[in-house]
Order: sequence, then C-alpha cells, then structure tokens
Amino acid sequence: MPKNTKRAKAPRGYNSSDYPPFAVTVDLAVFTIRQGLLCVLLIERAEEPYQQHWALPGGFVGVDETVEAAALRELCEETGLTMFPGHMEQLRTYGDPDRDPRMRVVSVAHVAFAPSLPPVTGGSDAAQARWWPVIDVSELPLAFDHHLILSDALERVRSKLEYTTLATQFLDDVFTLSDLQRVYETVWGVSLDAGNFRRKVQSSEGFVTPQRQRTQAQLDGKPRRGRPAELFRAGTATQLHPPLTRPPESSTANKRG
Amino acid sequence: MPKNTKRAKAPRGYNSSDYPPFAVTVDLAVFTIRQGLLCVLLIERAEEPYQQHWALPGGFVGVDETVEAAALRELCEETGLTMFPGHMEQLRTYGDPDRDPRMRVVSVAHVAFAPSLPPVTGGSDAAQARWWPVIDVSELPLAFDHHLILSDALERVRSKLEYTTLATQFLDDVFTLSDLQRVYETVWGVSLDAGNFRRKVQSSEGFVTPQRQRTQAQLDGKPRRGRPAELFRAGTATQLHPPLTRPPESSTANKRG
DNA sequence: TCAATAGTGTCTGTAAGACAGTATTGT
DNA sequence: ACAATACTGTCTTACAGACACTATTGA
Repeated sequence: MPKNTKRAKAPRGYNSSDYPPFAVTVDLAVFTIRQGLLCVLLIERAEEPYQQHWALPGGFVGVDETVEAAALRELCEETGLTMFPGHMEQLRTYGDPDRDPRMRVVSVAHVAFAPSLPPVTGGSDAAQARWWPVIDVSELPLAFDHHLILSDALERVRSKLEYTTLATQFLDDVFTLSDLQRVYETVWGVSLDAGNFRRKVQSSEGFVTPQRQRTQAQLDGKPRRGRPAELFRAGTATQLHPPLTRPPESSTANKRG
Repeated sequence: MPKNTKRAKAPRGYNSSDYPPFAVTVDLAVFTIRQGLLCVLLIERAEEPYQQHWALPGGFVGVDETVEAAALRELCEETGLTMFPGHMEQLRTYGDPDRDPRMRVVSVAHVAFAPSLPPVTGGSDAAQARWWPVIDVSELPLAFDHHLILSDALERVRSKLEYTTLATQFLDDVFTLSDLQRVYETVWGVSLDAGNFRRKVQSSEGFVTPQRQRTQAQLDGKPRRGRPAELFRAGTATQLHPPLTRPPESSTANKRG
C-alpha cells in the first residue's frame, strides 16, 4: 500500500511502486428477446477458475482505450456484429478483493439490449456462447460474482423501461404496438391491458411515430392472423414523463391474462 | 496490450505482463445543506497537475480493500469523522485514458449526503478543504473531470429524493416537516406547496414517524417564531411509491414562492 | 394586534386501471 | 360462422396542483 493514500495531498508524481496494481475489465449483460423469452448472452469458460461454468462475456480494458470503447469492442466480438444495433450503458463497478481468486480485478459492468440477434457463433475459438432465458439462469452456477451482476442488470433494464423509451431498442425499426407491449410484458414478466397500454404509448409525445402502413399477410414467417396492425417507428423522445410504471409487485401476472 | 483480451477464452493464469496496469481510485461528491444552500465538499490541490485547483476528495483503493471501504475511509478522513452519519452509494466509474495526465487512472465515483457537519478542518496537513455552495462551483475551475462527476452526482441526488426516503439523511434524527420540505426545496432548487407536501409525506407509509412532541422556544440558536411544529423521525421505509416527483422544468420557482 | 410559522380542507384536472364493446382479417 | 388479433370508448378511482382557510406561538 502506498505511504499516503490521498492523491490530492501527496501527489508527487506516480511511480508504479506508488500504487497497488489492478487489472481493469469490463463485463457485459446483453439482453434480447427470443421466442417470447427475455434472454441473456453467456459464454462457457474453458479454463480455471470456474472451468465449464457459464459467465458473462467480458475482457480487459486496453491501456489507451476508453472503458466504454472496451465494452463496445467486447460486445461486437461476442455477438459477431461490426455495428451493435441496440443500446448500451454502464451499470456499476464490482471490485471486491476476492471476486477473482487469481488477482485483484475491478470490473466495470455494462448493460446492453438489442433486437433479436443471429444465434451467436461462439466466435473464432472453442469457447461456446449462447443465449439463455434469464429464468433458467437462476438455476445455473455462474462464474465469479456474475449472478449478482446479472440481477443488478435485470433490475436496471426493468426500471429503464419505466422512464425511458428504450423498449423500442428490443425491436426492429418498424413494429406494431402489440410488439412493443410484448417487450414490456416479457421484460417485466407481467400482462398488461392492451387498451390502457395503447393509450399511454400514443399519448407520450415522441415515443412512437406512426407509419402510414399496416402489417402484411407476411409470406415469410408464420402467416398473420386477425386484423392487420398499424406500423410504428421509434420517436425522437428518450425520456417518458410521466413514466410507464410497472404494476405493483405480488402477482407476476394480472387478473386478465 | 495483451495478446488476447478475452478473459474467458484465454485465462491461462495472469502475469503482471499479461494485462495493462491501472491505478484505481475513488472520488467523492459529499453533499450537505448549510445556511439554506446545497454544498459540496472540495479540497484545494497543493501540487501539480491542477495545482491550486479545487477537486473532489478521493484517493487510492488499497490492494486488500473493498472499493466501498476505500470510499468510506476517504469520507471519514476528509470530514474528520470516525463514523459517517449519512448515506453513501456508488455513482459510476470514470476511466477515460486522458483524464489524468500522469498515468492511467480509473476512478469509481461515489455520492454521499449527510446532515450539517462541523466545518472541515483541512485535515492533518496543509491542503485546505471546505464546503462550497454548488451554485458557486460552476464558476470554479475544477481538477480533472470533476465538473462532469459533480454534475452526474447532483442529478443522482436530485432523483434519489424522488423515489427514496433519503431526504431525511440531510437532517438530524428529529426534524419538522418544514425542515424536510426545506431539504427538497434546497436540493431541487424549487418552492413547494406546504399543504401538498405534508399530505404526500404523511400519506407515504413509513417515510416519517411522529414523535409526541413539538419544537421548543429554543434558547440556543435563534429564538423560534410562530407556532411550534410537531417533531418526526425517519421511518423504516426506504422507497417511495408513488414517488414525490419534481415539478417539471422551466421555472426554478413556482408561482406562489 | 401583527407577523410568522404550522397545519387543515376543498376543488379540479390528469391519468391510470378495469373492462365492455367494435373492427378487420384468415380459415 | 368463428377464432384471432387490432382497436375504441367509458366509468371509476388515485393523486397531484392550486389555493383558501384555521391555529398557535413570540414580539
């Protein structure tokens, strides 16, 4: 430990011996919705410690690299995309001395979410990577403190949907209001009233902008049933006020299903 | 830069040459209310870089020390208290490669707030420390990226008052509803309607608990005027739902003053 | 009696929850 | 015709903002 820990009171230039050496990493909790389930991207570790455990993707921050740039770089490497289409933000930093048995690592965790992505390829080497429904992950033994990070990340995503327009980041650029409602229902794990949901979304200035167009018979995917729906794009607003609040806890589904 | 930046894909044990060396620090934005003004604790730097600039207090994280423990340690050192009476939480991490001209430093910033504290002594050495009204700090040239940190910290404190009961942490353990209202008005920089404020606070389960007692003639400080007020303590609730929301932007004071 | 502070009551508008009902498609 | 999905309207309740009013103290 350095003789004097107060930077401002004894700065006298840094030598590498003046401060404790840390490794700084980023960890990523990347969410997407697949087949109606909220999923998170995990990789399987090939080496000790936590060999064969599943873990959040992550890696070292380069010396000349912004922390955010490192996170974006890892995000693209792990998802196999050159341009990440969704949203990413810093979550918080996890730095307990014993979180990595080998050495002192401080990890800046990030949360990201994106529209349905191509199934991940596992990248250039052997480590496998896949999307896990978050509901199944609680049964899984994750590496390091990644259960804690994941649970903080989930809470962040859920609360972000309340007071921002970021739910649209889970969807492609055109979508129906039912699609948007499904995002909220999937991420929150609740059922919402369609009428009230439409009223709220459409009365929120800049949340969605209507295209003058409706869904087609859709020859590719499964054929559409029922009345064609109007199509929307994300609007320019980023914040929602008043927010679109989660129904109070207690039951994860409401009366009407 | 290390050959392979993916921890999970090439862990092969760490050598100090395998990862870039970082210094990890904590920075603190400590708020309190003095003479009706929201104030932040700053120290004056005695050495380069940013000599004689004001800066947020902070320091290195020890090798065997939790990040939070380091923040609490610095907090006590800077305020001269052995037991910090308020609330502290992690804000976010600032790690741009050029934020410190000497070397790569990643700083985990924290926000704290507390009841009126004894004027800070400047500690055991020459560096001076004092409380600055936040309104005056915008004119001040701060060291490093501390203006950015301070502005993020302010927004955090302001939004925390909306959906938590932490406003009570700015007060001593017994207080009146007017005291509590003054906290909101000072932190948010607005005027609130006393009637509506009381209704909201008292209808929020567990926010405040009435003591069966009123303010006295108060021989010490300035003598009290007007009707004695009922005294309260902080309740057991931590969250506020529905929240006590800030009035929408535009005017910093409302019509009634 | 007056200023100052504490505290109550009431009216109104906005918006959320519940839910009934209508519209438009494919089978 | 019927199921399935999309969409509209209405009733009720919760709650915030505005503001008028009463209460209790010291000077």
